[in-house]
Amino acid sequence: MKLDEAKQQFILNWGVLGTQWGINRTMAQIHALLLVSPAPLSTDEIMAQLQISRGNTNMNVRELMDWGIVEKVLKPGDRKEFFVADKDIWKVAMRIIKERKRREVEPILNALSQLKDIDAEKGDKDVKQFIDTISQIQKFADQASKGVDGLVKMDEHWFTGTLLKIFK
Amino acid sequence: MKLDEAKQQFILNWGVLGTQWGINRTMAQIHALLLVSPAPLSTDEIMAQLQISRGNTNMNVRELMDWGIVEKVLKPGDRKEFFVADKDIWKVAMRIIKERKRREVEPILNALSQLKDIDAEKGDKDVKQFIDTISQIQKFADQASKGVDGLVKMDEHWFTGTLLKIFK
DNA sequence: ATAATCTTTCAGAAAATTTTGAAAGTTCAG
DNA sequence: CTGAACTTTCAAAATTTTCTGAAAGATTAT
Repeated sequence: MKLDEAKQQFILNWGVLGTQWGINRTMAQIHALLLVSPAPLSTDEIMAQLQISRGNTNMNVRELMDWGIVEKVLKPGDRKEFFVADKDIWKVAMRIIKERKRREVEPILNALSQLKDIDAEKGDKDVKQFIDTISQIQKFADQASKGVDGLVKMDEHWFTGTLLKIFK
Repeated sequence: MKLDEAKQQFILNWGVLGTQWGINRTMAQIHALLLVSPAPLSTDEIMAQLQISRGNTNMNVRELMDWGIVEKVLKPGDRKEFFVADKDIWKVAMRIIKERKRREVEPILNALSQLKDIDAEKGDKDVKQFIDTISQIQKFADQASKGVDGLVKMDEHWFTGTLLKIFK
């Protein structure tokens, strides 16, 4: 298989995975393209490679920068802007997890915590069960959150070398 | 706040969260409805509560059963089918994680492993960097996967009580 | 200042996803 | 067997999301 062919396949696959997880396909594809591009790419290069419009490119590159996994690079003597992706996958993954938690999970959890303040008029049992379900979700989210924060602190060696042995 | 109002809010929030994570809004809402319903619900009850069609209800309930987080319940002497959600959030979360891994992540990883077999024609450096990126992704996926398998084995107490202390 | 080059915005168009509802299918009591 | 009660399917419609491209906005060289 040729390198360019493999890159193309990688980009397509990354796009599919992104879509399934609620990420814009183009955003995922641009990220993939930058991940496998040794040198920073300009907007026009991204447009050409992925066959997408300037507007689409611009918006999704900005989004990737907002997420903190792509950076703008300026070359001296060139008016164009270039973009480069962080190649450290562990760092990228942690960043994505943290961002999704902050943007998508936390607002929901805040909303949930409002819901436990219920008039006890209705049958005790129903209210109790509802509050219990919400509480379980909060508890799980809290544990997962702490787990993730823990992960961020671990380095790769720690993770594979130690944690996995603890739990057999 | 009234109980029914709180349930409604919960359902809406769950739908939003689902959407953001690539889950059909209705599927998430049905799941939420069943989570906060003490007794099993019939198709008609779900349709009425969420104001959705029979077809939509049927398809999404089936999907939830495929995921293993909702079960069909038959009441003796009743032709209707009823549905109930597993209320153990930890179990549900583990199930969802395992299913998404199996359905969405693993196929991509399989595809990725095909991509490392590249003609070394092109400049060594480019090929090397590409293979390195793919390898990093595989490695991360592998670690995460093992981490999740580990999680599934932990019970809640273990998780909060021990793991979090290990990592301060 | 102004022209050239590049970036950003966003309304409308296109594409993808979701939903409906009616017809077909199934099951079971009588 | 027949029909009532319920479930399933899926083509077409509705909705949501994404994308385009041209105009407006920046920025810099001359």
